[in-house]
Amino acid sequence: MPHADHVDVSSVLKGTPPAGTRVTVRGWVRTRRDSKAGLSFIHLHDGSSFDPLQIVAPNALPNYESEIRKLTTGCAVTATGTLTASQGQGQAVELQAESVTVVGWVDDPEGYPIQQKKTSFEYLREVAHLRPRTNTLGAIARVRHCLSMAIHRYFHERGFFWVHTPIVTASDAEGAGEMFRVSTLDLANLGAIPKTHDGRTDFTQDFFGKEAFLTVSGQLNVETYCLALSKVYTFGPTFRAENSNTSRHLAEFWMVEPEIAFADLAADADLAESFLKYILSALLNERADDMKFFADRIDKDCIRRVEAFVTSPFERVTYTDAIAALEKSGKTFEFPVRWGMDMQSEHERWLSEEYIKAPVVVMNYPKEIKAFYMRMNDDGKTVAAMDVLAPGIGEIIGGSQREERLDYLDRRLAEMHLDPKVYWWYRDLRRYGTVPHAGFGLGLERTIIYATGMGNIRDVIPFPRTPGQAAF
RNA sequence: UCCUCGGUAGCUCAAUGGCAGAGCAUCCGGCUGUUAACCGGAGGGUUGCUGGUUCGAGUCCAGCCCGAGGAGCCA
Repeated sequence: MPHADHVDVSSVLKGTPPAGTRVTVRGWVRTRRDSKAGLSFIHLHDGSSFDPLQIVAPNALPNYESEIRKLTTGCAVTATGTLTASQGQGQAVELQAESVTVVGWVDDPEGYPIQQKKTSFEYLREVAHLRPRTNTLGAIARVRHCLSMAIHRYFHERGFFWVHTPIVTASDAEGAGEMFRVSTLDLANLGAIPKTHDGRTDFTQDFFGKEAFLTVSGQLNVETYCLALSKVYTFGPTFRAENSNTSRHLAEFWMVEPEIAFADLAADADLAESFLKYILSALLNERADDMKFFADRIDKDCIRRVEAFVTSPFERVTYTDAIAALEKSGKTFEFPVRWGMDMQSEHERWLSEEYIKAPVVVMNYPKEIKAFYMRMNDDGKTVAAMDVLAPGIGEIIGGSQREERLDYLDRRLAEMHLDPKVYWWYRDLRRYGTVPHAGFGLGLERTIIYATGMGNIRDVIPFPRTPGQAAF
């Protein structure tokens, strides 16, 4: 009889190796049901797929009464036996066990946090070390991996280079939000912190000889490689020290930021559309099992929504036209609509959900509400910025064509009271072989929320960091 | 940070200011090629913390801690 050692549950469920093969599987018990016919049914998960493998353990096994009948949710076991077509409903294949070995017991079955019945996501956050054993968090982990790999694959196949931009940054420059300070000065011993003659903290004596922070964006750094390698992206963790307490914000989250040279805003929008459709198509293709679960238990519309997203062309509208449409909508908004305002979520939602009814790219925002590095349009009032708004979630991507003209950039720095000396290397890019270039940022966690219908961003990252919370 | 709601058994939740309850889980028994199995029984509580009002507080009051939803900020 053929014997394949240590087969993943996912392979078995896909029919590899075929029925009749003798295999060993390894994993954790999800449920155990005993039958008077002299059998126990064990649903075994190893995380490789959404569905478990059913192990049929006959009472002839030597450890049947002493161990198998005592298995509870969470026990780790290995089982060896022959794959057979299932006699029962609910699964095509099952393992007829000739041996079941307990690798690790649950020593406190009643107190084991992961139970078969519903538990709240709030509770599961308190046991983040065990929650990947649940259906939902396991599915999220696989979805997260699938999207991450699709991101790399999309760029790699198109000749983009992955640039490892730094996590620690001393350019207090990105302007994307409050930053976490990085320091080796001894905060626990305030008297030992070096001071300058006027009584301020002397950061020249800190580790980097200057103030340093956790990055809020790799964009400025990745632009330097863009102007050498043409097509680049950065993908990694970013940090915001904002005191945001919402279901859509994390202090530590993952962001993808491509940057393309010889490109304008239209090319940037094209890239964003092609990119989003690629990674979400990959999700539908590769994680159909998990997506079916999300549609069944979390958000019945999620598959339809993602399918519509990847097939419908993105609408494009200028900020000015969007404001005009909002003004003519006849709707009363909590925040009144006027040209020059930063759009509120209620406005973005109306645009994508009621007016366009599709993903929409809003372009050319007033310069007053956008960052210094965004390229000035010829009207002198707007900049070449774009946001991709998705029905049901709002802003999913923010991007822009960057200002490649040094005189324009310096004027913007002055307007925003920023010190050009701090940006010396960023300005150099405009002095030495400058070219039009553009890029955008996509939040990985928000993409997962959008695709799965999960209600809280803290449940789509393994170990969420939020104000007051950095357990695990 | 602001507004609103919440914190009771391992989990999900009840309980008019008057005996601390149910379902699931756990344990025991029954039944069954079972599928969130089913049926019967048992054990399981410092009601988030500190103070106050009251004959009496899970319930009312104050402060604090924690969580959720919404807002702002944004990805």
